[in-house]
Amino acid sequence: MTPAPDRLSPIFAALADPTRRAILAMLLEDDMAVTDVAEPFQMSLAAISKHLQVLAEAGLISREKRGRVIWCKLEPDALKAASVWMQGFGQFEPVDLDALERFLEVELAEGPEEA
Amino acid sequence: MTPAPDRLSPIFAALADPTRRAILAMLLEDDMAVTDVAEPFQMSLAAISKHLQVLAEAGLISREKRGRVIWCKLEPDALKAASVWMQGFGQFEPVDLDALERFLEVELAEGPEEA
DNA sequence: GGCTCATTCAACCTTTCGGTTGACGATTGC
DNA sequence: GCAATCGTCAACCGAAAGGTTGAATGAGCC
Repeated sequence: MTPAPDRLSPIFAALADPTRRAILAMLLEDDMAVTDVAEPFQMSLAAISKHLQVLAEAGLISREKRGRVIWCKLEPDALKAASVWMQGFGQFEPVDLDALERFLEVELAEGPEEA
Repeated sequence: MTPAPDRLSPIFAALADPTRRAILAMLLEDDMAVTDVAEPFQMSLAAISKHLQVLAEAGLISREKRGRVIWCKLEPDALKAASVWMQGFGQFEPVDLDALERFLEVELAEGPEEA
């Protein structure tokens, strides 16, 4: 039996890297060109390009070429699948926005300027 | 700048493996001994032991030795942290329990008896 | 004490991951 | 046309993941 392609694993794997989570947080603000995504990080453009590839294959972002610039855009629906899966474990309060803010702050503080 | 230990990455990394997600789903039903956790899978006991190690280091489960048996227990609070992080991307409807059930079914169907 | 069962440890292997560098194809601007 | 810019590709590297097997540890049973 063709065992139902595993869409969840690539999503979680993509989220497992702090650089990629930082990229997602940046894209939350606005669509960005690849070069601009790479700018805050200390690694090479090629490395960022690979990270974007991973995110795109997980369905977390999409990339659209306009002229010679490729624009990256957040695709939140993929995260929805993972989020729904996780809701099964423990009956959390639906959404705790204060906690979210704290986590995002920590992520953004440690993300771009620190490996 | 002490770069704030990254608690999120190990959690997502742990969730990125379908075997480990299947284990979590099993533990959702009840606490289990290591041997019993391993039973439905086709891999060696040592491999399962390593998976449990990964889950424990991510904080997703705890292990308690009683007699010569080690009991594994789900620790949903770790998932809460990750869940909260994810809520920031896209304003999903709080919780879609029907969708959750569908996902869990797919996971359980493809998980234990298929690599 | 000695056997058995539950679990981990240790060593090993292969594949994937995350990064580098340098060359390359497109696209734009002068 | 030519040069600079945007982004990816290809080859390479070291480290980590995910699995195996076999030996070791520890608790319980008789």
